[in-house]
Amino acid sequence: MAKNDDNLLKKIVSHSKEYGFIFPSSEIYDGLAATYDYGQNGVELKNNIKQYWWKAMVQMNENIVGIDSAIFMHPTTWKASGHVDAFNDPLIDNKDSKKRYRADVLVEDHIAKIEGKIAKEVAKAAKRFGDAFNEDEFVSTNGRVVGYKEKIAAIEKRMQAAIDTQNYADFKALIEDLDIFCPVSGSKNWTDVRQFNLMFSTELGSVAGDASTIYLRPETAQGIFVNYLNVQKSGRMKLPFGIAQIGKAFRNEIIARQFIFRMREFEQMEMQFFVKPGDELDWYEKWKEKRMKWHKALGLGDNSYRFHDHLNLAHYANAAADIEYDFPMGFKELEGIHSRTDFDLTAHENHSGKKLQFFDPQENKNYVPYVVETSIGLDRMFLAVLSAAYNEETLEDGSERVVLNIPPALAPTKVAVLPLTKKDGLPEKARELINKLKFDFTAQYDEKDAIGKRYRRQDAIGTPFCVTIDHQTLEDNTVTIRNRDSMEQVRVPMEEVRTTLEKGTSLTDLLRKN
RNA sequence: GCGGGAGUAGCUCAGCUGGUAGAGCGACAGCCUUCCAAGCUGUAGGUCGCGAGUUCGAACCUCGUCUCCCGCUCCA
Repeated sequence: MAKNDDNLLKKIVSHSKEYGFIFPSSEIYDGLAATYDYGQNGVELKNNIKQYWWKAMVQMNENIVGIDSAIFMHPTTWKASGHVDAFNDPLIDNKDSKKRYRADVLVEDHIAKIEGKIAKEVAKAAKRFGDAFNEDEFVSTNGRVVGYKEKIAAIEKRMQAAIDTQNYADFKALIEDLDIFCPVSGSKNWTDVRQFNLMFSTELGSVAGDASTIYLRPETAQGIFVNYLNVQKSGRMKLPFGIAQIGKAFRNEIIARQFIFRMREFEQMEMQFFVKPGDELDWYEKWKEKRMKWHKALGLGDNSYRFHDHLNLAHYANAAADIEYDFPMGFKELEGIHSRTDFDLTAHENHSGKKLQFFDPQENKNYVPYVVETSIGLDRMFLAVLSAAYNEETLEDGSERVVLNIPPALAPTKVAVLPLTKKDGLPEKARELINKLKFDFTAQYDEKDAIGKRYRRQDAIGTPFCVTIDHQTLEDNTVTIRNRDSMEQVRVPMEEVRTTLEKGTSLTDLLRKN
């Protein structure tokens, strides 16, 4: 299998467009940066991936239910979640090193240096005074230390003012006044400070000025958290239980690239699992294992996955890991499993003034549950399936074929029915079969061109089975079924086609492997 | 956002020192053949990414702009 091939991604992009999987969005207007549309085959594959996930999460677990929350949410949601602050980073570039920094981090680092100087003074004094040393007194009276402290206070005040009033010109001036230089280039040649808000905002209410700013959700998780009590009460759920959701999320990424890997509009499949505090790390391990199993059941290659444990944890987490997949660009995050503690629910309690607690009848007390989250990028999963499936094969006779070895349960079209010729009543016979199959299987009819060419066309979109109607069919009602991967054909009675398809494209079998 | 590269038919690409666009594959219709991209005939499809400028004349030169790719950067 071709891996880490620079051209592989390009080939997948071309193939996706040529065969109706993914088109650049608004292409007739030159497209829109990093925005893509799913075509006729892409939407089928995507829906099948969703279905596999949804069934594995919701249908197969009696304590997990699904919801579908709105993309618009009350603005306070994002204050509570921390997105308003954390997604609002003032950034600055050094023109010489081309390195980008968070402007506030540069200033914080500078402050840390001054604090280092204070610590040095304290250490020196401690040595001098010995046991009689009173640190508090020293710090509040020593002229040099007091000077440093005032300096820090002034810097912090000025930075805070710059952030609060969005005065980025002064932010830059502050960095220049402090003689902060780039640790890489050593130069003080800075660009202006710019604000990058990773949330898209829009106006709610049609009267300008009268409207309030609302955001497109940057993650689907919060829709689950704000509904946690609704679901718990109305579904009579008991801990531990989970809520699953599939939906679009939006992030105004500074750089969105690598095809559908990082888009500004993307789709997430998230499940928030609510557990008793203290149990969260056990569940975290369980979900890591369960999710990995879900991936490996697809058979894209066990070596294509790995865990990446986070060392630097986000503010809400006490454990976090990614499942990384070996994309054409290398190992990259596909799914995140996070132990989010009670951060979100507690934050929503504080901001809303509503209790979001669970009454534990065994312990006879109320508490805010802890949360273990699994969050997978649907578009990334799509790309993983597509890049694993894409194969260029050289056949025994030296000819080449491009085949998508998509797991049959996920394949956009399950079966193509092909009359060997378009005469002698074969097309009618083929239509007859397809009309029976189409209730349960996505099926295609094709009579154009030589049979070999039609097989290749189906290979290119990953159709696992081709049923061919030939002259013998008219005599004994048997057909041949051609397998996409082995290219082998077997002749079976027409009635057995359904059984073969059911077996060969079974989502149930996939779920059993979970 | 910075640096580098690139945009010509559905796809892959030609197109010389400027003279109003081609191939292969693919698509469509028909004939012939009939089990792994055979053959023949015909048809459709391009504001040369977009906009200005230079020129008698621009796919080609200049500037701007958009999009894509690679690297940096960022990534809940």
